[in-house]
Amino acid sequence: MSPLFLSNSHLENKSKIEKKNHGFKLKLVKALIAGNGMTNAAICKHLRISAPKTLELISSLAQVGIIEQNEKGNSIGGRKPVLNKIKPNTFYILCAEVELFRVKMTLVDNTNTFLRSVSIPFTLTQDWSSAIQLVRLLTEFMDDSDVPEKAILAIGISMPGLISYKDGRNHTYMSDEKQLPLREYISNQLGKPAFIVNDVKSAAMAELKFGLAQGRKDVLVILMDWGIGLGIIMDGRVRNGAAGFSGEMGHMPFVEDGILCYCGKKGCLETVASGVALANMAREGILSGQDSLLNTLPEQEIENIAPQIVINAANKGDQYAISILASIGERLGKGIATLIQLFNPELIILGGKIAEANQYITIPIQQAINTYCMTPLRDIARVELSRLGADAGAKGIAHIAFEKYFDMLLSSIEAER
Amino acid sequence: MSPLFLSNSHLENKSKIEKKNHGFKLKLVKALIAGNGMTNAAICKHLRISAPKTLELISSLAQVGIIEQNEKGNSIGGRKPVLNKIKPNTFYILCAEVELFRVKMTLVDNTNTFLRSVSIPFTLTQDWSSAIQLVRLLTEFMDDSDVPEKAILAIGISMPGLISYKDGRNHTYMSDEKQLPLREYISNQLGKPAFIVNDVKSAAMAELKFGLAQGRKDVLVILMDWGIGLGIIMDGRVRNGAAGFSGEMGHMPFVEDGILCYCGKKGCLETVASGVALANMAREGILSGQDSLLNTLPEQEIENIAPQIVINAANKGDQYAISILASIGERLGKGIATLIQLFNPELIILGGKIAEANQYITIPIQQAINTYCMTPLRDIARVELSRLGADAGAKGIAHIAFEKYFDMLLSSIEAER
DNA sequence: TAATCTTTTGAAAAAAAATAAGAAAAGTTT
DNA sequence: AAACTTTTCTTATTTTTTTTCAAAAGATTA
Repeated sequence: MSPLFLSNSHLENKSKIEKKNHGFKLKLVKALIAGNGMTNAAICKHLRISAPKTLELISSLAQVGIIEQNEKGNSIGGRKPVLNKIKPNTFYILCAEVELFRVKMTLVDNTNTFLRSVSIPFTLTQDWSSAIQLVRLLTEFMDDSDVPEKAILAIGISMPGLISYKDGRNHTYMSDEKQLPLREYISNQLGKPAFIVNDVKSAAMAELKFGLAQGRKDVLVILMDWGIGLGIIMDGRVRNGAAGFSGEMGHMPFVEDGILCYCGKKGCLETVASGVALANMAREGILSGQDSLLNTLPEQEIENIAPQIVINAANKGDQYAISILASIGERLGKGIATLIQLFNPELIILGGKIAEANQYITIPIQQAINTYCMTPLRDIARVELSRLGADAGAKGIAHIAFEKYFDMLLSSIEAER
Repeated sequence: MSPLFLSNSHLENKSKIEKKNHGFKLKLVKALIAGNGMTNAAICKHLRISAPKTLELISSLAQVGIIEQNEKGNSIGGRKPVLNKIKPNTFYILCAEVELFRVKMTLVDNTNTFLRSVSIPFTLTQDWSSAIQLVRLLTEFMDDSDVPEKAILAIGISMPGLISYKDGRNHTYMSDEKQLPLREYISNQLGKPAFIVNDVKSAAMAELKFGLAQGRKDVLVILMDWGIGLGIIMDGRVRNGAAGFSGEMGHMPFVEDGILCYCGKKGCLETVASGVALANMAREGILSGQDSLLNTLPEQEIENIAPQIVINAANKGDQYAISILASIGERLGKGIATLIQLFNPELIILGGKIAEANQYITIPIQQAINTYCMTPLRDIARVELSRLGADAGAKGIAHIAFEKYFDMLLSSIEAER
């Protein structure tokens, strides 16, 4: 029952004031979810509304039963203010993190608590087949969740690829011009609004909201796994570019006449600085008989060598592993130097599996930055390793989905008048 | 008299409502200057204010005598709305475009009309001496202008260099740590608020406001003269980065072990793709006896060869000139390809003197973009030559200065309450 | 421990602003 | 010329914001 009150449908022939009030309530709920609790005064400031009006809105939300006022906020030396929070388990987002070889689905509530989380093997294909598969998995997951279906407001999906901001088409994976846009397809099939975000952009949002980028304005988030991705935060927001394709750092031209990249171009940064490049270098080194711990690997593993293995070897002191990590780091650092020159960030956050190589990768990166950046720009830009754990993905997605869900409702109110 | 009413000083012990009203008036004047006239309805929408309130504000501004209502706006089939405009010659900005070897000073009024404009030889130095010189020129220019001094609201200055957004220090030119920040110094000396902007960012603002970027959200503005500069427009605004140093494209690492750049690093893009690089290539070509029209130049001009000369030769069909323009274009295009991958712009505007080489430079650029960009990104990004004339600089500066001036007043009201 | 500040809450009266509704104005279209 | 649009401009009504105060709840100080 309670989530229903969010819907705009009952506003059809209501007065402008009722619509405005409904808008305020939506904004308030949105802010309470995003801020995880706000004092009266904070709400006044945020909605640019007077105290009596704020109290009216809060009491009306309290009547619907979705607000609790158990806690007190911090004071600067006086009576402690009441903290208004949305009750736990009131609203949910179904989050799906789609990776190349698995899907992680999580049900997150409005207090960022995880209700249920599963990780399922899955193959992300370029054609439409994996879209159908994904819908099947999502439907099953939703059906198995013993949560009132109405309380699941929306579905948030993160995945790699060039995802069109406008219509939620992925131009790289699950791509089929003849089909409906992916977002619309998923939304139709599951009967809920769906939002699809690029995986790095959602990681950037997680950093901005829960991680090192909190309160910062100009931050770059770099994810290094098999490929390299970049999430751009400028002036305090994740920036998408004209179509939503911003941050394709992995495929910026880097090596003159380099190796052919899977994207069809030659010499992309990703061909020489990524998990794939690291694995290739390790494999070549082993085959050419380098003196290294890696040589003790069984033949099977040499074929399918993963970045993690090289990192482990480096941590055991293996010189060859350290040296190839260093050269990957130096190239990546040169790429990052380019970014610093262009974006003038105050902070660069490194995440992803390769980042776990820690100083074996950060020191060469920092060295390259020092070499290739102008001093005033370099002095401002700090490089740090992400401190977010495994649950950051779902949290980031949930945050984006809540935000987009309320923005959607709000803009439909705007459009009505 | 009239500009005085803008000042916040008389608000000291006024009620909240009077402050709010004053804020509305400031916002209204700002919008009227920026929009060069607005209808009643447009003001309502822009200030999120009701019609009666809007009329009240307008009539109060009309009483001060700074508003005129002579024109009518466009209608979509009914009574034409009244256009509210700030009267011409009510407010002025003193604009200075500081270049390496001259200063252009212009007095611009609130309707973007130029009152007076002079161009004076000048040498922009890295040390403080040219700051003193600039203040002298500005003072003279202001004294010679027969405009009520009070009506000159602020001084807007564009110049090359790394200009700190926070305190208006230029870290490249007129740079002296022991002095006050440049902005403060000029402001103190001339007794007016001063705003200092990087030249490319002001060009980007001009494109956004008066040029090809109008109504666009994600645009890159590239200025090619002796050096290369980049102005970044993302989500509809010029973005400055953390310190104001964004867009240092000319010094992104480009050539492995390249020539030493004046910035101290090796192989910057600017060393192989800029007016300086063009001139160097032309000079070397001549000295190595290339078959070219350029060989007919007098020895004196060969030493100080300017990009324009190469462009002229190309326009006469000179193959060598065309070929070096092409190689400059190809490198620049590769750099632009990197930008496209990162920013996902819908439009790239080329300006500056080298852009006058027209298709001799644009075709190689486009070719490089096609070679080095992923298809979905390339398909979105159009490349066009700037169509703004010589007066765009001052207009861009004036626009920024008006905006910053009113923002300054508005934020001081905010701070008071 | 008591007294004194601070800050927040909550309520109520006064002031201001927004909404709504309608008449008049000034065009366009038919 | 009539019908229709769209905007302006009033005015009455409703809503919201200010403003003021007293009370509450905690922090600080004596």
